[in-house]
Amino acid sequence: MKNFDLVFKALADPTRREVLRMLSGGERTAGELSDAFELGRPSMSHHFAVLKEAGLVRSRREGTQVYYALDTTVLEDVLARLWDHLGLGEFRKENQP
Amino acid sequence: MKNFDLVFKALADPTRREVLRMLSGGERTAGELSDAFELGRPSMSHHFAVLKEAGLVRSRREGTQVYYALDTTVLEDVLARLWDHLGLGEFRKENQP
DNA sequence: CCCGAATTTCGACGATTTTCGAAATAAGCG
DNA sequence: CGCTTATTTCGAAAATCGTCGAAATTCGGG
Repeated sequence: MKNFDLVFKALADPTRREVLRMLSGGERTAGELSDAFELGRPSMSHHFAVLKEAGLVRSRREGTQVYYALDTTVLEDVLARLWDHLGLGEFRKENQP
Repeated sequence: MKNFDLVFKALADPTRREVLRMLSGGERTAGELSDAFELGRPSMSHHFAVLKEAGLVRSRREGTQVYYALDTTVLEDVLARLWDHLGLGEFRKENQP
């Protein structure tokens, strides 16, 4: 699978993993996310793009600002697949409400 | 945790992930692993070193050849932690919003 | 239609990574 | 000790990545 590559590339950077972690608490604007790091806006925007291309986040525009949100489906799929792929026992995610 | 970075860096390369996959079937010699790729031995040796530094594989020498084996403990830990860290569905415990 | 705010795109630069060939190490064997 | 096999270490080129400042885009409001 092609996304496989993009996802692991995306996860390779600590800043991007931290962004994902922040997004796990709910959606945030690009500005909010950027303010949490000591990086310029262009750099952060680049990270957002990488995460988005990997399918790990989605974005939505509201007025002048852009909201980013975690998209867990790809991550769940990739991690579960890796887990299984490597033959590491059962991978259970109890998705039952 | 420091290993976190090393593990994700290690997983970022497709060749290294494929090596891990091969090792999921049991230990292999450096030569056997190298023969499965169109890369020079030095390149493969470098990949082995990266995997080893990340704690994903261990090695053992037998005569002139070196056997590599998957070490699942770190991977299990890191993936489970990531899963949990990102607040995805619960990995091993019950749900409570 | 112009202005200000939020965000992204562009172009470039330094740092890291991947790869290779050549040389070095390690181990068994006669 | 020399010889062969298996693997790693050592530079060094080439590709990729992360970062930045400047400029461009998008949007809402006067």
